[in-house]
Amino acid sequence: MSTEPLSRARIVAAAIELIEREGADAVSMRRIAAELGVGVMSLYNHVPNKDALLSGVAEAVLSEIEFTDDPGADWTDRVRVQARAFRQIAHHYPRCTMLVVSRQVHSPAGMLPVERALATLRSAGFDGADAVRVLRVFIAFVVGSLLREVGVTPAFAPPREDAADPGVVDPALFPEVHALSALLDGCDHEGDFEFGVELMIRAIAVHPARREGTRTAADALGKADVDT
Amino acid sequence: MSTEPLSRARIVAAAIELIEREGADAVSMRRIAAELGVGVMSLYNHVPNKDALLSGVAEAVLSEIEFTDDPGADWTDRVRVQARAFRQIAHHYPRCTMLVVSRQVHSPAGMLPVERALATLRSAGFDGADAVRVLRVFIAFVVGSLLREVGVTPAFAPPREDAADPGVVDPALFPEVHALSALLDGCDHEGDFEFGVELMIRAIAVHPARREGTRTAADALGKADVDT
DNA sequence: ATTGACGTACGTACACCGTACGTGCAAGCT
DNA sequence: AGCTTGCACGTACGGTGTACGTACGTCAAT
Repeated sequence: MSTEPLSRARIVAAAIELIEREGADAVSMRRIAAELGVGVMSLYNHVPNKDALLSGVAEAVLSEIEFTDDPGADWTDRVRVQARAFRQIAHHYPRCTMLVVSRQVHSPAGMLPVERALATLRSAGFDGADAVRVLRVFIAFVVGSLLREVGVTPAFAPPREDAADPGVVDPALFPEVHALSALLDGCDHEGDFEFGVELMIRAIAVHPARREGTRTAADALGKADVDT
Repeated sequence: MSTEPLSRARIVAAAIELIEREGADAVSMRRIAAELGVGVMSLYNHVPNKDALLSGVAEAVLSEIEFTDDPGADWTDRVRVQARAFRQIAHHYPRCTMLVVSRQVHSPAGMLPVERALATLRSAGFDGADAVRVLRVFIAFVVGSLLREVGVTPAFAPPREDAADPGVVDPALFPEVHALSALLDGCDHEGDFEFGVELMIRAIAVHPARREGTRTAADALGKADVDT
């Protein structure tokens, strides 16, 4: 068949495809080798070990983010675009997403998003230190959201009627949970994410450390309101 | 030695201790059995399988959150307290935290925090639907923060002078990252978390869907400012 | 043209994993 | 007494990551 010379890229690609097809638990060196029609140990000529392979997967997925950053656009729109770009790859590689967020990435692939985000926050009026902190909060939100979104979706198939709902909550002990159980069970991930992004944008907009603002006295309010 | 009758609780406790001592990768049924001075298969009399054991670990850790919710306090303080309660257990069981956040918990242990949080958000002036959405955003932030905090701390020991910093970033390609590299490398987790909590609180405070506000015209501002 | 070094593919082997299955023992009930 | 039940345990099977040795290209220097 394909006498293609077997490269790290091919191995990583096979791993990604395997993960998306059968889940992260299905990944094993033997499985990937079989997928490529190749001996197990041949993989080790291109990849030092399994962990490095998975890092390669994370990096490859991350590097597929499409950043069409327009420095001239309103900073709120830039934030929206960048947040959605992250979510888009999570949708394209749902089973790989957990892998990406579980391992911190120290590579150029993970750096470009950071660069773009920092530039956006600077344009929103933050100085360096605050831009970094705001960025970290935003990343935390995005990562947490995606993790929930993919974590709740391990098996697309069943309507999930397992031992969760039968234990209908005791209204006396958990009145709020009981009253809102319909909302808590439902999952409009798209809507939840957009809601969160708008909330974060608003939080950034009213942050007291911003220099030039929406000039709606938001920063003045923030200053007066927030001081401990 | 201890002729203690071996129970699910003892097994879970041993697993937690093992994880904290040697990391999550060290957990194996054989290892835990050895730790307890017991045959491997004896464990299966109390735990159906390894995955259930890990769920037990997650639930046990989660149930140790200390919630001293004061319904009379200012809602902002209640939010602060609850957020810190989460972070506190993450500090007490750093290596278990990844496990807790990676698996969605459907158990009473995970429900009490939700109940408290919803009550707090209701007291902050949100109706049911918005309370749920705001809560999800907040949880996403907390989970993302803790994940970063523990993910960046797999091995406490080395000062981490691996292949990350030597590849000093190209100032031309990544000007912002280069300029702020000192800030990006440092990690004041405590400060970052508190910064994020305050940012989230401010975001909640100015949210247009709140009924009664801090009466600082924050909601009025929010309404005027945010409408697309 | 011969030799040697080198990189790649591969098979074998080892230690470890989760767990299905069968066996024996001790306690409690009839 | 007999019987049942439940727990501790050993063995065994199929799977895992990967260290190590081997065989076979290709290319450089002789």
